[in-house]
Amino acid sequence: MSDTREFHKGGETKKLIEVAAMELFAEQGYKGTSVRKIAAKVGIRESALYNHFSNKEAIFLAIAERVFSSPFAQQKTDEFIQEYAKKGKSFLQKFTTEFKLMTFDHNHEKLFRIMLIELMQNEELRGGFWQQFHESNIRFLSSGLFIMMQEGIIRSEDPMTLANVYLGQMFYLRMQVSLLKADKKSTTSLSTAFERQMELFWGMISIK
Amino acid sequence: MSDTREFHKGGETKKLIEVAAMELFAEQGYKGTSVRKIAAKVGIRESALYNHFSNKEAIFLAIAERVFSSPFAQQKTDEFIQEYAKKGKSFLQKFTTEFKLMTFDHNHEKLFRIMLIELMQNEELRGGFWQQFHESNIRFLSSGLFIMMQEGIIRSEDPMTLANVYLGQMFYLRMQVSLLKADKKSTTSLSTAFERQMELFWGMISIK
DNA sequence: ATCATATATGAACAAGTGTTAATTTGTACT
DNA sequence: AGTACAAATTAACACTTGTTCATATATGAT
Repeated sequence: MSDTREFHKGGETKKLIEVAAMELFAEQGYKGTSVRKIAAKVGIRESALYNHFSNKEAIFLAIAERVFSSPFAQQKTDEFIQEYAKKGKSFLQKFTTEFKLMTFDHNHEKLFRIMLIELMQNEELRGGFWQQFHESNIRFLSSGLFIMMQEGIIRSEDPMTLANVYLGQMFYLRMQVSLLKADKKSTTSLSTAFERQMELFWGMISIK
Repeated sequence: MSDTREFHKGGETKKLIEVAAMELFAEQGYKGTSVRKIAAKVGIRESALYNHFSNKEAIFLAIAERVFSSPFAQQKTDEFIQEYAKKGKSFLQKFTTEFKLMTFDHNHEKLFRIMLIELMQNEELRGGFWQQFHESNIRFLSSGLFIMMQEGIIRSEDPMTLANVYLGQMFYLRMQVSLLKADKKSTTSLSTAFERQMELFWGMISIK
């Protein structure tokens, strides 16, 4: 028979599987993505998948790991925060720029969608989101803001509440971008919103 | 055989189906919920479902409608906004209280979860969210804030940005509540956060 | 050239999917 | 009591699901 099967060595196929699976999970969720769909996207039969992953969940977990190993989980050292926070506005700017960069990154976009879809259905993912996104960012922001208060750069308020407020804004913006992209609509109107909200927030907390 | 089948007249069974389906959709999503699971929860066979709904999607749509016919889609009249906005803080308080009430309402909680799960997978739901949650609330908030600026009650900023900022905060709080509830954790720490963020926001925009 | 190994295929499986058809059973009206 | 009708059952369907097993084929080291 015309069996023109191609062979890939190393972890090449494994990578291709992850890429294909990520795309499908981001569009149809875990349950909506079958191993056959993944295999078809890679260009192999479903049975060949099992040479690289022990089962469907293992594929998902390999991708889920990346969700939080991305920029927004980066742990900043205390020294870094100390140094940067004293500069005041630059601190907020840096955070916002990084957040915006992530938001418009194609790869990260897919990971965000997977997270949103599975957040309510997958306890592990929920735990990861809480610790590695929420708490990590709140810690970063609140300690930075606390230092600014000590330095007399910004108004004295509860740093925790302030951090929550700002992270909430940013998250909602990020979600809006994903919603628009899902409908293949333009996101240009939102691209300046990050800066606008940052300026507004800064104008309200800073002491002139 | 012992066929102790029970009969329900009127739309009774139909209601039971919707209740059962809502619960399951909120836990496992659309694809994770089979018609057999729904039927089992109601206490009937799956074929009996088709006496009340033409197919699975029809059940989902019946529930999806409710997602946006809930409090947060309530259209407020311009007169109402005019009157309330002039009172300043009460306006924000009313919005926040309503939002918080919704957040802690059991029924609405399920609808919110369904929305979050399907938002990225269902275009119709996405459209509904955008128009009936996002745009509707932004319109309400921004026109209220605009009036306050005219009245000299609050600082002069872009009302649209301000509205986005506040809605974003509230949405993120609402999501946090759902995440905690999904893990059956306590939400008491968040119950005061609504007021705290409201006070903070007001303190920053108001002219003392 | 041989051979071990990694990687692919094809076929099959048991279980679950949404949906339909034929039939039985309860309820209300005459 | 008889009848019409709504609402339930049982059984079956075609299809998809995740996974496994035996088998075939390409690659690299010897």
